[in-house]
Amino acid sequence: MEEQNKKILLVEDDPNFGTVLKDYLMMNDYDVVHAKNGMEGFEKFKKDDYDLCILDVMMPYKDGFTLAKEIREKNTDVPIIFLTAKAMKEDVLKGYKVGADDYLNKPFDSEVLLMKIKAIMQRKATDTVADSKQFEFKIGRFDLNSKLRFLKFDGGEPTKLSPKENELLRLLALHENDLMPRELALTKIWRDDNYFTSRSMDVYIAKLRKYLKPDPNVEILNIHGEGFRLVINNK
Amino acid sequence: MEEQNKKILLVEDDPNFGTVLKDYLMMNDYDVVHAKNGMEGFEKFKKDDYDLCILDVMMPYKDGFTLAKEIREKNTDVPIIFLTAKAMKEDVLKGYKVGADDYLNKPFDSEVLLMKIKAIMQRKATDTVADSKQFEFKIGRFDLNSKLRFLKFDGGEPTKLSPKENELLRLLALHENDLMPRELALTKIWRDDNYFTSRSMDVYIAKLRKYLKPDPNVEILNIHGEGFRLVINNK
DNA sequence: TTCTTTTGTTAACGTTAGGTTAAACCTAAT
DNA sequence: ATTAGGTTTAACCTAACGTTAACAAAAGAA
Repeated sequence: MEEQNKKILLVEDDPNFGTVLKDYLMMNDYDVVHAKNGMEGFEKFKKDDYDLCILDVMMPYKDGFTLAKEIREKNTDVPIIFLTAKAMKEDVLKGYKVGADDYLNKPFDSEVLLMKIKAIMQRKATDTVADSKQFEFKIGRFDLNSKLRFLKFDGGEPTKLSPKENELLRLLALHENDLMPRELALTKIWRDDNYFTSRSMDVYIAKLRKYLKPDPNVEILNIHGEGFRLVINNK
Repeated sequence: MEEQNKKILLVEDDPNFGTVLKDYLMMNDYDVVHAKNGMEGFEKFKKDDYDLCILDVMMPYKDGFTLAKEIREKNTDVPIIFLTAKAMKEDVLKGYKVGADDYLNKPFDSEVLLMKIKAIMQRKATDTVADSKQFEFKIGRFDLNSKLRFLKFDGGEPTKLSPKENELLRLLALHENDLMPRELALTKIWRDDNYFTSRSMDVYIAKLRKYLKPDPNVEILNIHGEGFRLVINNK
C-alpha cells in the first residue's frame, strides 16, 4: 500500500551526471531531490527530512565537506555518502572526520552505489522508534490503540481495526467533540478527494458507528456538507 | 573508569601483511586476534566476542565470504570489513549481500582503514546499546536463550532453534506485546525486503507458532500489513 | 411540496496479505 | 558421493481490506 519511499538528497553540480544519477535512483524507488550546488543543497536540507545525503565533494561556492559539516550541525544522524573524482587520501580522511558513512570514487558502478545505500539504510533501520506520537485514545468506555490497531470496550476483548478504520477513528478522536472535516480525512487517509473516495469514507463511518454502538454515550454525528463529529456525552 | 579496548578479529592469510596490520592496529589501542585462515578465524570467532571483524577475501580453505556467512549465522550484528586485492564489482556486491559494513582494496592506506574502523564503531555505539546484551527471555512458560539458540518449556528438554528461528523469536521477544514491524525483521535478519524474503519470514512465523503451541497464553498475532505481535497473557 | 444532493447502510466483488505444508535447493560435514 | 540441517520457493487456501454498486433515508434548495 502506501509504503513511504526513502528520501535522498543528492547534491551534484554536474547537471548531466546529476540528472542521470537522480533518474537511476528514482527508478529504484527512492524519492530524490537534486540540488545543483552546496548552497542549494543546504537550503533543501533545512526544508525537509531526508533518509540519506549523497554529496559531491568538488563543487563551486560550497564544497561537499563544508556542506556536510553544516548538515551535521543540524542533524547528527543522517547518513552521508561522498562522491569524489579523485581518490585522494586526504579527502577520504577528511570525509570520515566529518562523519561520512561511505565513500565512492567517480566513476563508480551504479549497482555498487545501490548496495551501499541499501546497506546503510539497513543499519539505520533500528531507529524506527522516533515517533512516540499519540497512539492511545480514550473514547467513552472505549480504548483505541491506533498503533496496534485495536479498540477495546470496557477493557474486554479487543476488536481489530483495519488500517482505514483505524486512521479514520483516530482522526475523529483527535478532533473529539469538534468538527472533523470530510476533506481532511479524504486528503490525509485516502489521499484523494472525489466522489468515490467520499463514498468509501461513508462506508467506513458506518462501520465505525457499528463498533461504537455498545456505548450509547458515544456517537458520530454528521454535519451536512461539512464532515463528522465524534461526540462523547459524559454526564 | 576502565575503558575496555575494542576487540578486533583479523583474518588474513598473508603472514607478513597480517602481522604488520595487527601491530599497527594494536598500536592504535585495539585488541587484535589474528587468525591465519578462514577455519581458524571461525574457531576464534566462536570462542570470544568481537567488536569488529576484518576479513581477507582471498584465502585458502575458506574464503572471506563463506566465513562471513558463518559469522552472520552466529551473530547478525558484528560489523565486518572485507579486504580484497582486486576491485571486482561482483565481489563488492557479494560482500554487501553478506552484510558487509565496508570494503577496502589492497593496497590501502592504513590511516584510511583506521578512519573506517572508527566510523563503524561509532555507528554501532549508538544503535547497539539497547539490544546487544539481551540474550535471555522469558516467554510465558518458555525460556529462550538466543545465545545458545534453544527454547525450553517449563524447564524441560530444550528445543534447538535454527539461526533464523532464533533471531526472529528474539526480535519478537524484544518487542513483547508490541508491534514488531515486518520491515524490521526483514532488514535485520534477511537483509533484504522483497516478496520472497517476506514469504520466507511467514514460513518462520508458522514454525515459531508451532513451537509456542504448548503454552496457550503465548501467541503471535498478525497486524495486517504492519507486522507481528508476540502477546503473553498473564492472568 | 418536489427535486436534488448528501448521507446511511448492506452486500458483492476483486485484490492482496498471510497461514501452512511440502518440495526444492543449497552447502557444510561425513 | 551422500547426508543432514537450514533456508527458500512453490502451491494452495483462507482471511482481511478496500472499493463500488445499489437502494434507502435525510437534508437542503427551489
